[in-house]
Amino acid sequence: MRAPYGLNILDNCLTCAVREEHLFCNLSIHAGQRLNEIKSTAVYPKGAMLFIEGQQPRGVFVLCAGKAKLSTSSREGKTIITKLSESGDVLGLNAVVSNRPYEVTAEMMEPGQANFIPRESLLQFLKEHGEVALRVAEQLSRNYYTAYDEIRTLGLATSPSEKFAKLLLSWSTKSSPTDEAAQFKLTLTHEEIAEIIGTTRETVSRLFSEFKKKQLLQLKGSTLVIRNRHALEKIVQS
Amino acid sequence: MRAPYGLNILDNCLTCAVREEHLFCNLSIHAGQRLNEIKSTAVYPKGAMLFIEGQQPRGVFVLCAGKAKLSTSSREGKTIITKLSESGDVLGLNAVVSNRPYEVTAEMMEPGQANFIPRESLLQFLKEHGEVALRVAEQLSRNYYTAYDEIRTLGLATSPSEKFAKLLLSWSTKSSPTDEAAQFKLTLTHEEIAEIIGTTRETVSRLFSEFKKKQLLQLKGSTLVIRNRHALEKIVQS
DNA sequence: GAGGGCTCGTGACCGTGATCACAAGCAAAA
DNA sequence: TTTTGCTTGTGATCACGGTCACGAGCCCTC
Repeated sequence: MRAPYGLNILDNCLTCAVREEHLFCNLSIHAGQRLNEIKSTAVYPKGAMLFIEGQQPRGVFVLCAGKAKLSTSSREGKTIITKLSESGDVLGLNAVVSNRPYEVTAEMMEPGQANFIPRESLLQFLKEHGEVALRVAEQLSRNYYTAYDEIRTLGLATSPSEKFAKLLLSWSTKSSPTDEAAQFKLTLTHEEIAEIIGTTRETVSRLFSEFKKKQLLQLKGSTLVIRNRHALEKIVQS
Repeated sequence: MRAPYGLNILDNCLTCAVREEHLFCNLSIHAGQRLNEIKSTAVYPKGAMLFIEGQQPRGVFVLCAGKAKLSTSSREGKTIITKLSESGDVLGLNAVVSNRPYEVTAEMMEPGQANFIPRESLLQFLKEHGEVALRVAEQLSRNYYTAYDEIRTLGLATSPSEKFAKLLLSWSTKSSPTDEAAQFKLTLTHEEIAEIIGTTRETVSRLFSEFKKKQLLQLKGSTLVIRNRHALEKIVQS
């Protein structure tokens, strides 16, 4: 089965092939079937907006393939990226549960696929399946912790270098949790990194230069190699 | 009935005398009774810590009387206040639901009273009463929105004056939603205000001077009068 | 009334990171 | 090939806000 944008359609990406700790995994058979009935699947090109900040919540999106970035902007055009979402993540849950406008914009960073569950159907489903409602509460709680971490980073970290080091470390632990010298593909532009740590593109460029010179990291094409994790951790220290 | 700290003990502050939209209001009779069985009430002096950032979650606190401030600190001692809680608020819910350490410190800003519900009892209660679990999800979602707003403030607002204006407006709309010239008691020190908007005490002092000079606000004793709400809104513009 | 412990106001200084500007690198399109 | 557009590197400038310092005001206790 071939979809647009050169992407294979995944047959049923609610079956949790990737990880098992996700929201709609390991449900009772009945609940799982019901969920399958109310979901619909679609494929998105790079740059597609799943939803936009301020829109009324239509429903949630369960990301099956591809990455998405969640961002929010001020009127003057300044943008911050609050989260990079990956396969398995549930997007728009907060807006749907509380019936408030989407608080972020979700944009596909590469071609991908997502299941859509309309708001009304989901709420009805949650009422029928109280055990899933508690799981939703747990998920919302996790979202909250992520947001809280963001607050700590933005509010407590003083210098851009501190935030940059923190970001690098979070990437390195994700790619290789144990390894001292982690390496991973760098898919973001300096501009995007700047929007994550709340600074300007130029500062990010300078940070790369500085960290290279200090032997903290190395760039091989688009692969970033952490050369001195310990020193990065010392920069963070919060 | 007289309690320590010159405070009258409220007989049952779960009965939602103040507002009705709170978490544990308008429950079924059965659920309400059950909740009464598992809660316990205590009185706290000014400065008392309900819980401290990093502690394992013992349970939630439902604030009945008095105000509390929620804050988080970095190792180097920098502190940010993330929320001012009032009567009716439920504190520690995220930590309890997700079984992670308390993410904030909750300190009483004035003498007060709170109901405590132990973690295990609450979770058991939520399992037995699925309809309340959904309400909890809604509450967590609200918490998330509050956190998100904080992120927007910290990440998007550029200058301290912008954040200060935003804070003043949030206070004025709370005290008198419609009025053009709102006024309210200012109970915080400059230091605390600085911790809310993420700047220094000196800057807050200077902001007060500046805003007074620009006729944006006025101080009558500890009462703050908004003199030009429109101008404040123009400063914010995000 | 004197003392101590807070808040608060304000001046002087200075470092950092935002801003502007421009050139170079690189990839896809024409 | 040239063109176009996006990304990256780096220098020069400069305003803003953090830091330090000090004194004044205020409240409570002794």
